[in-house]
Amino acid sequence: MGALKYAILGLLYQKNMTGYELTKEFETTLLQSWRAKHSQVYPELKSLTEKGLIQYEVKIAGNVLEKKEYSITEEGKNEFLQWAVKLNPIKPIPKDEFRLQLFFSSCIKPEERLLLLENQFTNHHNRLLELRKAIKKFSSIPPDDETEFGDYLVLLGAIMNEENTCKWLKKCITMCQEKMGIEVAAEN
Amino acid sequence: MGALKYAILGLLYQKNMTGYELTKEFETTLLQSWRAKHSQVYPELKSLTEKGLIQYEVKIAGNVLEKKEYSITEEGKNEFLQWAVKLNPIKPIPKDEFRLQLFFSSCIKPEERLLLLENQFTNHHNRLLELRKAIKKFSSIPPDDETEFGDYLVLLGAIMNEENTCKWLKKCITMCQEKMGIEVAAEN
DNA sequence: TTAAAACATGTAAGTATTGACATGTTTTAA
DNA sequence: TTAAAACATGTCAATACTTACATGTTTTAA
Repeated sequence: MGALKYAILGLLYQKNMTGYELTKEFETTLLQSWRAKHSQVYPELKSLTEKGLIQYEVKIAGNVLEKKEYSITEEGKNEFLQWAVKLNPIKPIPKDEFRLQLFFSSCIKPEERLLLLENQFTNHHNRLLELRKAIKKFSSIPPDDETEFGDYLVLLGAIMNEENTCKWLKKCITMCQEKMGIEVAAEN
Repeated sequence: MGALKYAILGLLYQKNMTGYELTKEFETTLLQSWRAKHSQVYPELKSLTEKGLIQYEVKIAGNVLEKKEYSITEEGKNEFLQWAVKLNPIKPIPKDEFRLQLFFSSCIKPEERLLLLENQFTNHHNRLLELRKAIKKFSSIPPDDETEFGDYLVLLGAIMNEENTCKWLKKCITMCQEKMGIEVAAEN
């Protein structure tokens, strides 16, 4: 997709960072929009350095440990800002193994379908609680010129998304139970 | 992710098909849960045949055109049904380039952020209208033992998802406009 | 003081996926 | 009749991504 490049440029646009710190951002703040493991981050940093979009300075931590502190170059800023305003078409609905399972669920017993749905509901509901906890760091809506504003909007979207997913799963569960009730009734 | 395998097995569990027909299913019925291009489908069919999970029969269409009609084997059915009932943990929130753009949007002008949001809203709203058109093929909720039931539940989820995305984007637009209104007011 | 956790940076092999290349047949509608 | 659209099957190169391998330092808490 090529967005990893812009995720890194964007983070370095905000603040100088090491590869380790960038990786941590992907595990925390950026979790709701983009992710990357350190094994993808380090090669990308190398490539962006070769392209002249970022640069680094070696810093010594403790006695010997070498850290590379990366910063964005003027060229990097230009490329990032160009991407930041670009109007893109929407992406196809993301692949989802659970939805695939549900699509084919007429092959399994109704009780097993119900188990699948209830398992998903529990997990999504737990994630919803986590996200609601996470948004508490904002005591009010941040000003629109602060970096926190984007963070807030994305987090809000993630919460609304989980709420909606829970609502859908509950609806599916209810529909399945009704169908199963009808069958049981028909047997009697 | 390895789910392509089960998508193909699932489709062949329902009905014998050629690679071309399978590819079309990914472009239509399976669009809301999984996708694959023909360049991925043909090699996967070859691999599944070698593993003994599916088999094919060559059919002649017209005068010379050779079609391979694939069917699922007993071994394939077993593997598919095992997957079909497996409880999986939920996947991380999918990567989304627009959300990444929004996350970093304090770097751009408020008017440009508004353009990004409005562009997304228009596109998602159009997709919503398409999905609502698609669900009309069901005059009522299909019985839970028909293949259409899974299709219905997934389509319902896709619609609710787009509705929610539109709601979130509208909310973001309103919040941005309010912030911009305050700034304009502060200038006077 | 010492062990575990966190910090720090890389590489390598394998899988998944996309987009382009490559080729030909059959059907449909102008 | 003829051109376009749909049918039909493949390969190849490049990118994206994950998991595991590989190694070492510094900090923290028991």
